[in-house]
Amino acid sequence: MDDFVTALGGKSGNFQGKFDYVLTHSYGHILQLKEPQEMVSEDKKTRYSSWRSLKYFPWDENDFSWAKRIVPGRSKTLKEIRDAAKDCDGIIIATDDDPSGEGDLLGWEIVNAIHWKKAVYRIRFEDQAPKSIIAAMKRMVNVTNQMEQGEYLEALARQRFDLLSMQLSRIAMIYAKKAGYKPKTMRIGRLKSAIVGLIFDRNTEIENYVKKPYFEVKFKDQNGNLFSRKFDPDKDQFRYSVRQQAKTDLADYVASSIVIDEKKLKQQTPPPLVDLGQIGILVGAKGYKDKEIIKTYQDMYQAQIVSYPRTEDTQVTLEQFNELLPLVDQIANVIGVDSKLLTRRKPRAKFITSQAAHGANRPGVKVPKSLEQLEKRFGKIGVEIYQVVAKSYLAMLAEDYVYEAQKAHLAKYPDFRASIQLPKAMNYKLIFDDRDLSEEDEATAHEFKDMAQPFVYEGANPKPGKPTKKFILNYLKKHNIGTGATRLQTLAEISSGKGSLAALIRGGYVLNYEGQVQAILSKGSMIASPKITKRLFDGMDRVKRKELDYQLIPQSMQTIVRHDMPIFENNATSLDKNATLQKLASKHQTKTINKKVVAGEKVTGDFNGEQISFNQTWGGHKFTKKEVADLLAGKKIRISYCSKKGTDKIVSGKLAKQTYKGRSFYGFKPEF
DNA sequence: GCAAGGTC
Repeated sequence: MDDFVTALGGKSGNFQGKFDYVLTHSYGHILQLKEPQEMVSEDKKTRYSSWRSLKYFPWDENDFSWAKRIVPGRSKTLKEIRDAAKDCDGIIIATDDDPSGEGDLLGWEIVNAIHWKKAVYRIRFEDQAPKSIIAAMKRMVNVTNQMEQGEYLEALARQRFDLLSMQLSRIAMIYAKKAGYKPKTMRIGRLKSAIVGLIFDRNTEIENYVKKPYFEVKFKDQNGNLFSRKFDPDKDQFRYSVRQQAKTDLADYVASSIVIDEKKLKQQTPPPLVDLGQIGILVGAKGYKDKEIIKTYQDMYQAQIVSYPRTEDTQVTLEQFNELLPLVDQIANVIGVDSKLLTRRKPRAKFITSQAAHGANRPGVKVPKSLEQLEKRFGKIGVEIYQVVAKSYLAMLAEDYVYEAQKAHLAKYPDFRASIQLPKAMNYKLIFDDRDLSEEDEATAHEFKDMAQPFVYEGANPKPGKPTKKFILNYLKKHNIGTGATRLQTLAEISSGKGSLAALIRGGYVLNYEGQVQAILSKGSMIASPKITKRLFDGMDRVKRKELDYQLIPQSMQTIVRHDMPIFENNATSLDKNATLQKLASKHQTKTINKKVVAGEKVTGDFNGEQISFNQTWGGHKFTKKEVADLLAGKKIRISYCSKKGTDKIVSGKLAKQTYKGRSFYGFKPEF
């Protein structure tokens, strides 16, 4: 709103002699759809609250009133808008120009919630520069009839489509239970299922990987540069599965001199500015959790230390570029980058766009005094975030990375070739090294030597890589699922807290019991396919252009559900056959049993002069009255219990004060 | 119990 105050000349006033205005703001969604069972008539409540019977699916979208409720904590904002609009003749919904129509949706949600009956107008600004805001004001259109406004309808269609996808979680739960599995919950949706499916596929590939070593003659110079022949499995026969065969081959080769064929100087421009997903990758690599990163970035944005987090832009406008230009030396100084490297201070086409609402993630207009000051306010994680964002931005102002590409072959055996890249001038790479963002490792390069020696090289079919954060975010980016921010957000949601489906273990995501069950059930379904988002977006685009009735999009969820139900049903027969799930299932069962024990009956009594209570059951064994008395007396007792592996065992132990997750309690302490 | 979208 501050940008509007600046552009229009005050919080209220007159716009170019045309009309009086008063400014007020909103943020995010002020309203959200009610729960399914709250949006249907009384007689249908059973159907739409059920998690039990398949007969209730697919849902009929015509049964829904699509009523909304205020998001907890947002009623104050709604009241402020209602009060500000009281004496006005019209409301102008003003947001950036987002192709998904989300701004129209959240604007209309408010307008409808305050029962506004007068005119509604719409403006979309390209960026927050005063002249862009004025230009947007001049393009104002009357949109009073909301059901005629394509952008509103496409977003409404998306919202209803996504809500209806909820039913697939219930369907999956029913099939899981039928097959004898008891996940706490299922979380199936086009975003979460795409991620879960990707993790599942990668980990399955890793489990099924069988290393197949191969052996062939290669050459190596003293710098370790490898010379090898191009291998075509259909034609060539120099690659063997047995070392001895390659050794026999080796006898035919002697050392050879190296002939350099080509030396070419090449350049590489700095990489595009980082998005929030990439910030998540780089800061996450230092050991910080996605949720912390998102939260801290948001806090830093509000303090104007960094720009808007949830941007879809990968470039900046000329205005945004010029706004930061006078600050770059100061920024460089704070993060310890040599200002002398920042020699490209004129905008370069690669990084500049004529249209960007918020502009790519970059440092904000408030430059912190020092990293120490930044750490005081936002912690070490804030320092890491700022460094990544600032370095990515400053790299853009540095010269291209220059390297020499060399190609060579062996004088005696011209089929053996090698190519290397020799760095000549690091330039932007001295500020920001983008290697950390790519999947492949770049080998360090050394000059070719004069001679190369033959040897038996051992290779193998490549092992699939773990599903890392980098891998998942890059995949989602490639399929255009979510923005940098929502991708990171969803990944964070999937891997932590209540309802989590996976955990990040040693750099790779591993599905938990719930995640594994839902991945198996939804394998090959439409909802889990990354294509579903593409299809949804295409449909939304047609709604916006008035080529498609918006109601057909929510309706299409019926087709998806009809298509996916038999797939879930068939997949349920694979649950018992999945070895990983079987392992997780036995752990899950033990956990559930242990939980019940913890929540079980307590006994109380005097222990060392203190009135205490402790669990009467341990490891499935319920202490007898005598055992309880002995324990309270501090005596050692022997009991038979059920181990975590499910076998019966004997253990002795005493009553003792213990701690669990930082909380002390009294209970039976076994002596293993 | 279930989605995905948004965040002065």
